[in-house]
Order: sequence, then C-alpha cells, then structure tokens
Amino acid sequence: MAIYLTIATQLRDEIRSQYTHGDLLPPEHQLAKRFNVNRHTLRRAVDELVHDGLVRRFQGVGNQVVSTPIDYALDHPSCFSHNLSKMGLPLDTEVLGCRQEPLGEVLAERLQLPPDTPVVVIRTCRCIDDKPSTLIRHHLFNVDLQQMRRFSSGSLHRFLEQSYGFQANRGTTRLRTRMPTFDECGQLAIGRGIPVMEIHSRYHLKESGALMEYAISISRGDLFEYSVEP
Amino acid sequence: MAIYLTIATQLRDEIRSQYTHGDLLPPEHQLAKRFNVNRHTLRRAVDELVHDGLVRRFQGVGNQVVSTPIDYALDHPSCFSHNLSKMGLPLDTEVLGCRQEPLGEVLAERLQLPPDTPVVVIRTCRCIDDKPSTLIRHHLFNVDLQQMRRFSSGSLHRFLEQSYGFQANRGTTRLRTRMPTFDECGQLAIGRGIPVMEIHSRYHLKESGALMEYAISISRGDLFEYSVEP
DNA sequence: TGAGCGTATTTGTATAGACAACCACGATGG
DNA sequence: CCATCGTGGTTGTCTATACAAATACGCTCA
Repeated sequence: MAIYLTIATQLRDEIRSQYTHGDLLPPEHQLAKRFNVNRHTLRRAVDELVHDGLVRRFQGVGNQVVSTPIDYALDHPSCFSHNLSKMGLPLDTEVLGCRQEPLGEVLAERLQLPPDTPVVVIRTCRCIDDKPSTLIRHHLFNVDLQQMRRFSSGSLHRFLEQSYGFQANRGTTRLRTRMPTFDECGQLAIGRGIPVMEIHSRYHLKESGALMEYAISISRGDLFEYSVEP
Repeated sequence: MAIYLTIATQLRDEIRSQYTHGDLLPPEHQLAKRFNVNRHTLRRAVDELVHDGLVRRFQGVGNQVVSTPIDYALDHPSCFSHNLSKMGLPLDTEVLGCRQEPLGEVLAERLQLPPDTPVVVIRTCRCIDDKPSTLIRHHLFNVDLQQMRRFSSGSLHRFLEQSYGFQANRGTTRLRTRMPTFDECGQLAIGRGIPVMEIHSRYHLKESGALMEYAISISRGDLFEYSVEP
C-alpha cells in the first residue's frame, strides 16, 4: 500500500477522534516531518481527505476540518429562509436578475403547460455568513414583472404574500446530486471537487391549488443536509 | 491561471473534438514534452480530467478517454427514476456481510440509546443490471443474528415480515451528498468525479412505533433522483 | 504450437528544492 | 485611534530525478 494512502487513513482516524469542525490541521511541513515523508507525499495524503470532503484547504491559512452540514427540513411547507433563520445564521438574499420570458419547451412538457406561457424568472443567490450557498431560479406564474422587480431582498414568499396575498403549499420536490458546472463553481465560490444538490420544487396556491412557482435551486452539497419527516 | 489548469482546458477541448471513448491519450512524457512542462505538471493536468470523469488511468497501458462530455442540462427529465424496479430493470441484492455488534457511540448519541445496545448489521449491495448502484448498512434492532444470516437476497423488509411479522413505517429520512471515499469508488465501480447520495433512514414498527432499523445507504449520484411528495 | 521469460513502455510513487500567492498579525506612522 | 506596511508563516505550483509496479509484446525454448 502506498505511503500516502496509509497516512491518509491515519489522518482520517485522527480527524474523526481528535478534531472538531473548523479545527486547523497542523501545517503540512510539520505533518510531513512527523510522518517522515516529503511535503509532497503528505500533500498527496491530504488530497485524499480533501477529496473525501473531510478537509478544506485555505491558502495562507491552513487545512481545515470541514463543518457539519446545515440541516434543512423539506417537509415543512415553510420556505427556505424560515428554516435557516431558525438556526440563527445570518442569511441574505441577493437578486441576480428578474425578467419575463416564455416558459420554454422543457419546463412546458414537465408542467403540462403551453410553451409560450409567460413566467417571471427571478434568479437569486442565498448567502450565509456572506458566503454564497445556494443559487435559485424562481419561475413565477401569474405575477407582474414590474411588481416583482421591486423584490430586492428577504423572503420571496413573504413578498408574494404581501403583494398578491399568495399563500403557498409545497408540492412535489425532486432532489438529485451532481458536480457543479464551471459557472456554478464561480458563483458559489467552490472548487470542482464539491458536489451540489439540485432541487426542483413546486409551490401551489393554498386556495386554488394552481401552480404558483417552479423553483430550481443549486446548493452547496457540503453545507446542507435535507431531512424528510414522515 | 496555473499552467496545469490551462493544459487541462486544452486537453478537454481536444478530447471533445478529436477523441472518442476508448481512445488512449498520448503517453504522459510525450504530452509533457509537447506542452513544455515537467511530467508532474502534465499529470496534474490529467488529474483534472480524471476528476471530471473524462479520463481513466491504466497503469502500464495509458490514459483512456472514458466517454463524451457529460451534459449537465436538466433538459432530459426522462433519465433517472427513484423507483427503478418500475422501469423493469433487473434489480439484485447481494449480502456483503452480517454480524452482531454494539451500536457504537456515534449512532448511540444520534438515536438516544445506550452505546452497547446490540444490533445486527447487514451490509448489502444493490445491483442494477449487474452493476452496483447502492451500498447499504442496515442496523437492525431486536432481531436474531442466526435468523438474519439466512437472509441472502430479495427484499429485507419482506424477509423481516416473514420472519418476525415486523411491519415497518418509514420515519425520519436525511439526505446529503458528498464525494465517494476510496473504498466506495471501488465497490460502486465509479470514478472519483461522481458524487454519491448518502441517506439515513429510520424505520419503526407499525404496531409499537419502536425503532426497528437504522439504514445508511450510499447511492451513485448519477443514477438516482429522489422525490418527496407533499 | 504453446507456455514462459525478458524487455520496453507506461503509469505510480516518493524525494528534493525553489519560488509564488496568500493571509494573519504586529509594528509603524499619521 | 486608525490606516498602512512589512514580515513571517502557510498553502500552491513547478521543476528535476529516481525507482517501483503493471502491462504488452516479442522472443526463446520445450
């Protein structure tokens, strides 16, 4: 077995037993000295841990044991911001764009609607602690573009309720995981080694049951954990 | 921008335009000479392609192009289903191990049980079309080891129902995504560029509500999609 | 003919050294 | 008191060399 693999295994064990989230590992040259290997070999070992998602590198700072994922309950009809503010994390929403466009063929087929159905598409970025964590494309039905342009921050669903009296129920939700695209890496400020969770959510009006929103969210997989209650 | 990144980008383009799956790249020393870099730098570039799932290494043979670039567009909703048996795919369960052990501290704290609670741990591998797709660790409470050893294939829950009359309700389910470990890559026969979905499920007895099973499943992220109905 | 061996080729691992890029933090100066 | 600069420490990248391990393939020999 390769030296770097055995070192990686040992470091994994030590991290699990002796470190907590956010701790910095000893500097590489020190670990290299301890294991009696070249720094390159030790880096190769740490690469394994980074690949496992156990450690993150910070140039000029050190190698950090990653934090535990944030819990995000899915079953609650409440929306995203509600769940996170409960945890006391500073949450911020940045609107990246807002415009009206036709639904498009793909979504049209999925939602069984005409392709030229007008929707207002709002792209937002959710930041936790000023770090981007989720990118969302909201597709909103039966809303006014000019009105929606006035949405700038906070909870979109609260804005919709105040503007239109819309009250939403969560419909079918689909989750999948994949690696981020190049653009998403930049927008989420992550490397290409961190997977993302892609979630498609439907929201229906509480009154009529009509489709109100189809949202596609791309979240950092290393930050979130999703729970489904029976 | 780092040299190895620019080389990786160029190689990516060349692979897309000039290679088909199965082709071997030129040997590393040759590519290194062509790009006027050290072989290590070139290897670092190829590492990127391996990480992307574009290339596989074969010691003593060469670096092979795996497949055409992956299209991450959500435009193909047809592809993945969470219910695969419905699709008529040959589904198989292989038992990797079955033994009794104490619950352990981590799970004990999570489940609020004594750490020395005896559980029967069954490790299985779900195969679709004879390809491994999911690894599962079943932690079973109040069952007999000898009896459980007789489980060899099929549905575990059906086996439990026939053996003990246990009927299960799904309890809290937690989903997260991460990159596979070294071992999981081997067991699932995937490269290191494909994320996995890790799901923790609780099952309770329909009668008493007592915890019957705690299951941890690791699934190939490129094969599954999960849906949550309201 | 066929099995086995040896050799060339290719990737895998490890070492060593050098410098760049980046960050935290204290010292300095206004 | 605050902004700025510098410096030391840490990770990031690149080069150079050497040998190990695995494979393919031709050659030899029975």
